[in-house]
Amino acid sequence: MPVTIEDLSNKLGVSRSTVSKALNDRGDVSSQTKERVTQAARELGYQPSAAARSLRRQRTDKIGLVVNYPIYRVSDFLAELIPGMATVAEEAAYNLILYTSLAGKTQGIKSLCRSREVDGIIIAWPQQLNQTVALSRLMTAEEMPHIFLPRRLPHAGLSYVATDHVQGARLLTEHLIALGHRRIGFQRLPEVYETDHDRHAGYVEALRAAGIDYDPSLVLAADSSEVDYESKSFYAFLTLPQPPTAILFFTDPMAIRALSLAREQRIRVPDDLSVAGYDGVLSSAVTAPALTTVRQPAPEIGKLAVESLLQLIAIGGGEPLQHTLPVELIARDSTGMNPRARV
Amino acid sequence: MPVTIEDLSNKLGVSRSTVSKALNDRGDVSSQTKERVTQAARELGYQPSAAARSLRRQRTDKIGLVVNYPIYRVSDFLAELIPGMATVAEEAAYNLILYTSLAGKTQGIKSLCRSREVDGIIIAWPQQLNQTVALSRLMTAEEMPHIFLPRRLPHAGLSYVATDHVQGARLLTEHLIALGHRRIGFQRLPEVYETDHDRHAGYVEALRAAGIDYDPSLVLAADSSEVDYESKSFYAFLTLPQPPTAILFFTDPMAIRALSLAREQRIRVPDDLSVAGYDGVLSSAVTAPALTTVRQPAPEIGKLAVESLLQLIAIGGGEPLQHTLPVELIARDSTGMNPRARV
DNA sequence: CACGTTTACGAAATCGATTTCGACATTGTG
DNA sequence: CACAATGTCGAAATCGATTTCGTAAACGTG
Repeated sequence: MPVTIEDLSNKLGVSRSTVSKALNDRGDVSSQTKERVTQAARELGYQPSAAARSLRRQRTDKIGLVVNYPIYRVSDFLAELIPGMATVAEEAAYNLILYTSLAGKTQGIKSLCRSREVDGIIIAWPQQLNQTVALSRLMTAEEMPHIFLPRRLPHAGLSYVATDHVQGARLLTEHLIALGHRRIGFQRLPEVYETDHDRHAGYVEALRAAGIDYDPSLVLAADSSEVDYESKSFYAFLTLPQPPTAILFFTDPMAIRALSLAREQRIRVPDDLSVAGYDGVLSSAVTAPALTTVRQPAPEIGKLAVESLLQLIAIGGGEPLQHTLPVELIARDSTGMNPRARV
Repeated sequence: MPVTIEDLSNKLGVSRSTVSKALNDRGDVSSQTKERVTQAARELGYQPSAAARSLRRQRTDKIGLVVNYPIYRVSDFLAELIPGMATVAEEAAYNLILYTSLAGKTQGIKSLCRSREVDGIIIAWPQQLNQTVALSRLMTAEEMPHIFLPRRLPHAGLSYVATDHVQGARLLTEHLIALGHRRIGFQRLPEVYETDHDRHAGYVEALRAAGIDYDPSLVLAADSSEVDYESKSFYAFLTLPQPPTAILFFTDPMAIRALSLAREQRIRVPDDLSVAGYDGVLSSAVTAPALTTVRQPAPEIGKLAVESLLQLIAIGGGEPLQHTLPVELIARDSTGMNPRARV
């Protein structure tokens, strides 16, 4: 059995309250007693019970991270988010609890709030906008500070750390247009996620600015419910009556998969087909050919998300916190001149 | 304020004990009252306070994962461990708490044990064997179930989920020998980690079996305390009086870094130099050239680690649990015939 | 009908801290 | 010296659950 505050107070012949006040530097304690208590605590290796302290203080010093690993191969990006988050949290004496099976489960989030297991929640990759708003309302009602990741939410009152997905997709599309591409495939998601919506808007903007007609047949939805949807998704583009000369995939891992499928099919990238991803995960730099992508700065996003959440926890709600971090086009070798434009 | 058990009992006109017993299916409660309580709990959205429950039950339903992200670029492997762990844990109604700044800090681990924040601990990538043993003793003294990852520990009483690093290194070395290499560089770590020790033993075994003399000048230690130690480490091999024709790196990311350094130096892989990694992380499959490596099955290791830990928690100590999972040589394109042997 | 059993419930203790508030001792002041 | 101000400490309440144990009511049996 670990030593409790009672053991300490017995040994020292002082009351529990005095011990507590001495160790927490609160209330009136003479400097001598404080010294004695501190000394004895060190000797006995006393560590307050987290549960007892949480119960009394009504705070846990833990924050929850709700993620959805398997969805559309975003796991790399999520993985790169975590070390930064944990580091910042631990510097502030908080810990990170992972919740991987709560995504989309309103009831689960509600239980999490009510059980008061955490002092705040970071939600990465959630639902459609109306669901996000509903979720936020729910958490607000439970007085649970929370932050959404990593997209802007066109809705007052939501706190988020985001990047500009409109701009990201626009940068990629412009890059391809500059390389002479006119038929650019765009992979989107079956559900109306905000990220998806934003990127589609950026894609459309870039086309319009270049005077290229928007061809809806070039915009295909992935469907993660299918078996091996990555390859299905890739072939769907290739078997189009007029296939694209370049394809924008939703995430780097999707694009990377496309790279190896292309090799199997003896399609040369970028000579026959240009391929781009999104996120700028570490592995995108080492593929053959190296992947063109847009980088969302995962470590900074993670850091800022935790910092913001801690702020919300400290001031207890108040103004929503909205941060947008810059994205960066990383043009590498998987995109090249449009072969037809060359002729 | 969330609704408490007191609110529930007031509303129903029964005692708190009855409510608790009804909801936990414990003790004597008539089926009618149980029904009424359950019903009311649902309506009010009652969720027991985690802190109060933990305090009373003396368990938290959480397990701690202690990792050391930056060390020798093992972060990819760690990242691939996590989803499996979290999934298994959550299926058993446990959650995962991440501790990234505790590695090597005995005092920190002790505090973690004494605060009773978690019911068990998984330690991934720790210290030297004697430190590991000391750590284990400490945790045992605190009655804290724990598991080490991911190497065998030649010491009775330690629970671990491991792979056979001797065999892994032997497989790689044999593979290179079969390709005609005689001078094989081996990257080892400055500290005497068990993994390092085992792999070195496997390397030596394979050399001996092939009748190749062990040349200590081919065995170089990386030193993560240096700036950009990855490239330092790579060049150290190249600038040897008699440089190796093949190099075994300690992790895939190290080898991947070597791949791009080689490209910068116009050294062709595998024509001029063969390069191999270790771990078999996902990105090792997509590099140019694709990396030869030994795969440690991260998802299975993660799953098994949590399963074992839960077992230790359930039976409360008892026999140590020791599992060894198979490794697999994945020969890809970064290793090839020894250019000198060819001549 | 008397008496032992069973059933259903609640009062109170408990887990281990923190915090409030009152009591006592000490010191300072006129 | 009387009294107010100050400094230290501890008793007790509290946080929100779970669990033990006692009791009263309902039931069955000879």
